[in-house]
Formats: sequence, C-alpha cells, structure tokens
Amino acid sequence: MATKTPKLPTIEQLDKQLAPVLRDMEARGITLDVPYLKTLATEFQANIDVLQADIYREAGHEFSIKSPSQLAVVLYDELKLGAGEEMWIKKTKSHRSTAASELAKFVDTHPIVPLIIKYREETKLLSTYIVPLPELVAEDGRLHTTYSIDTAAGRLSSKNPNLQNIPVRSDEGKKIRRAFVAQPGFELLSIDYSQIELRIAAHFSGDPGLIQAFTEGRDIHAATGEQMGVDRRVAKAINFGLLFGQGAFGLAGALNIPIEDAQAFIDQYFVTFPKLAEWMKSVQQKAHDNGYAETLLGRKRYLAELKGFNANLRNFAERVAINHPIQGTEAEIVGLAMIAIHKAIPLDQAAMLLQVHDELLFEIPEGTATTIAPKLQQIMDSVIELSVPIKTEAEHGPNWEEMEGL
DNA sequence: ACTAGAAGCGCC
DNA sequence: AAACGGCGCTTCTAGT
Repeated sequence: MATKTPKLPTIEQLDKQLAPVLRDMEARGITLDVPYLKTLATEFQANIDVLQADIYREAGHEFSIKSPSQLAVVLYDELKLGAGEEMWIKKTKSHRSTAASELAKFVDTHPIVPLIIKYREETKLLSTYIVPLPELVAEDGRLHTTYSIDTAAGRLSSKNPNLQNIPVRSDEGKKIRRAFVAQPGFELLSIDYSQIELRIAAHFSGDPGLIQAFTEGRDIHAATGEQMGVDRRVAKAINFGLLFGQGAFGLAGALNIPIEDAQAFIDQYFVTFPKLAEWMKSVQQKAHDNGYAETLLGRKRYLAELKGFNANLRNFAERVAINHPIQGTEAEIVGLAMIAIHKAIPLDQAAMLLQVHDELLFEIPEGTATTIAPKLQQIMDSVIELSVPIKTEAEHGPNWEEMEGL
C-alpha cells in the first residue's frame, strides 16, 4: 500500500523524540522587550488607580475590590443589583458569583459594573504578565519556559513562565504580546494549523458533509451553517461546542438563547451530520466497554466514571470521551511536526521558540520568511494523512503582535 | 509563617 | 434548574 504518510511512532516513541526538541526550545528562549513593559506597567498602574477611585466613589466607600466576597456584598446587597429583575445570580460555594459572565448581565444597570470589569482586566494583565515577566528574563535577555507532556490528553503544558496563555484577544492584551520580539537581524514567524480539531473530528467520523466542506476549502463555520440552514455565528458556536461534547445548556449560554432553541439547533446539527453523531456515540460506547478513550496513536485516558452511578461524573466522563481523541490527536499531529521540523530544518534557518497547541513560533533571519515558511508548512501539512486536507497559515513580523500574513 | 482551596481569568 | 474539553498564575481566605 503506497502512502505518503511516514510510519507513525507509538506514543512512547513520540514523547521520547519530542523531549530533546522541547529542551532546545527552552534553551533558546525568546527575547522580551523589558523597557517597553516597564512603560506599560506605569501606564496600567495609572489607569488602575483612576478606576479604583471611581469604584470607591460609586460604592460610597472603600473595600477590597479583588475580594469576590466583599464585592458580592457591595454589588448585590448594597447596590441591589439584580433585585428587581428576575435575574438569576449564579452561586459559588461561599457567596454569589461575581464572575465576568455574571457581571455582564448588569453592565448597563449600574456604572460600577463596567468599572469593575475594566479594573479586573487591567489588574489581571498587570499582575500576571506585565510585572512578573521581566523578572523572569535570564542573563541572556531572554525568557525560558519549561515544557511538560504530563497532561491528560498528551498536550504540552508550559510554566515558569507559562507562555501558552499570553494575551491575544483584547486590545489591552495585545499590548503585552507586542513585548515578545525577535532578536536584532531576525523576525518572528508564526504558523498555525487551521481548524485542526474540527478536521480531526471530520476524519474520525467520516462525515461526508464535514469532509466535503474541508475538501472544498470552505470557511467551515459558513459551510456548516449553510448545510444546516442557520447563521454562521450559530454554526460556529455548535462546531466549537462539539469539540468538548457540549450540550444544550452550554450552547444556550454561549448564544444567549433559550435552552429549547439550543436543543433544536443541536438536533438539526446531528441530522445534517449524521455520521458525526454516530461517531460520538460509538466513542462513548467504546470508552464504556473498554474503560478508556484513546487518540489516533493510542494514548489512553481511563474513564471509570462512565460505569459509575453519579450522573454528574458520568456526564463529565462522556464529554471527556469525545474530547480526548480530538484534543489528544491534535497534540500528536503538532508533536510529529515539531520532531520532523527539528530534524529537517537547520537552527540557523528557523529556530522553533514556542508551541501554543496548534501554533508554532519561529525566529528566522530577517527577510527569509517567504522562502522558509513554505518549507515549514510543507512539513506540517504532510506529517500525517487524514481523510481531509490539513491546512496551515503563516504570519511574520517584528513581534508576536504585529504580524502580517504570507 | 506557611499551605491549600476557591474564585477568577489568561490561552488553545 | 441546569458546571462545558485541556492547562497555569494571582489573589484572597481559612486552615494549621
């Protein structure tokens, strides 16, 4: 049988071959623009001081804003948020929740709420990234994380510092990402797998609708929305939820719609993609029979709770049974690519710096992106063959924030 | 003084 | 009424 896919390693072989790759990445590190972060710290601290004063004024007194229990008293008892309306406030173990998802319900109700949200965002970024990161820079002026492969699905984790959760979504957060720079004479190159988890689900299930959408190179959310006859936004939420076995409740929360409507969307989704529904069922059945779920290369996750009598634990295990092969296979594909790149590409052409699950960040000599990116992408695209095409997207730039596509 | 758990939130 | 896959870090709080 002729195949262009190289012989696949066992899980043990994969982990073993990946280890030296990770050690090289850790040793290389990444340059951090420390002076820039210092000015950012001053800027953020000034904003936070103003926000704090505004919050005290709105509350009528000082209190510890960072204390969820004190904040709950101020919001729900003193300012009576949610009192008149039939607003359900989620409870935690010891008090009413002040999580962002709860505060969102009152964002237009009282001026203190948007101030709290902004205060949370700015203090989070300041104390988690802006202040500590410069302190972790080594003598070589670079930041060196430590990777482990000890997670349940075989993904990497990163710590001291964690460089897999550097902000990217908000405008404020992007200011931090900008501090990750290439050393002089170099630029950064980022290549990420496009929709890899959904492609894996399409591959495992063999669902013709999903496979067709990927084969035609379509925008997957638009394509699934079309096939279902719903908005792209709805399709995107369902596609996302599928990856961790989300039910009607979760989808209702994500789309802010009634549960019955969410259930109708899910029913419709599985009518449109029947083999996906079949696959999910069979994965759960197999996990129940065998006691574990497994990835493409056979990494197992044991799920004894599937046979238990606690419905909450059983439901949780059923979701994990679906998520594990998807998330774990993603980690395997990226791991295979990292090993192949490490073997094939000399360090002076492209040095792998970071892995963020479906993204690899490289440091390359300035001006070489258009020649090296296709080589790297060719490796990443062909490291394994699925029943759908694998696609990667490349961007380059002087720092991790200001990047343009190739 | 130290630790462990909650709560919250950054990322995929 | 209803807790959703995988991580790590900071802060507060209650415990020793």
